[in-house]
Amino acid sequence: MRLGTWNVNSLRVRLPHLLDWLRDAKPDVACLQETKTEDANFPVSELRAAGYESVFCGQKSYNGVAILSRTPIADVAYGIPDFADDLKRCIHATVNGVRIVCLYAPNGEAPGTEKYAYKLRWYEALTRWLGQSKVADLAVLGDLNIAPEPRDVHNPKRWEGKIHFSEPERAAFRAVTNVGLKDAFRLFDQPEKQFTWWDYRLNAFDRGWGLRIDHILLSTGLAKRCTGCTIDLAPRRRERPSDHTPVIAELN
DNA sequence: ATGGTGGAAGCTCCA
Repeated sequence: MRLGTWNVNSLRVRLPHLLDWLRDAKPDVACLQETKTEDANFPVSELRAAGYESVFCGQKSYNGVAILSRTPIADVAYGIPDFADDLKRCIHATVNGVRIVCLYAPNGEAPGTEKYAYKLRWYEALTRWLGQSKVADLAVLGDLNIAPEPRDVHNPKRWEGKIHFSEPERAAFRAVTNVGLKDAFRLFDQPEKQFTWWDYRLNAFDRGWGLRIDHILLSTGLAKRCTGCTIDLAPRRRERPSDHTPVIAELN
């Protein structure tokens, strides 16, 4: 079972890239973020023609998440329980016995801002929820907007204390994994300088100025079934790409 | 030079 996650930064613009990626990478389940699409406009039929069922939760202009699957999707739910939030950042559902949680974490703007406080509150609620979960086979995928360690940042000295790499955010990430979730990417030896997001500005992608902020977290049982986790750079190399590129984990 | 680019909406906000 192959699980993928990708912040597409507008599903309308990126639909051709998404269809090509589904054909080439062949994920069984794909979690999407920043669809920026109201539910009435979600491209259900195009994705069905490509072999995928969709569940989604979107809004105009901002945010929006979706789960695509080649096999039936059951027990769809929306949002973090007991965390009131109008923003569409969380959808969860069961596929082949695996509970899939698709997340678009708040960006946080900058430490000290109201959006940063909201990001930390959102993470507290997420950790509380996942910590109470009794689901054995749990996979949390998405744009978590945190680079957990210095090796996940192209220039950790420059980024220290900045948004995505401040210590409170790194602590929030550790709190999530401490409920019993493994960072799938770090289950394996990886090359250095592996990132999932590069700013559109200053030619950051070609310069390698990236961060690893998109993640796949697996419960203990699923981590034992995981045989690989890779970052797929092909979509980021295309014309008019998303600023993020997909991450894929393979489960046996 | 505290810069720059992109998406969506619509003459600005968000990332």
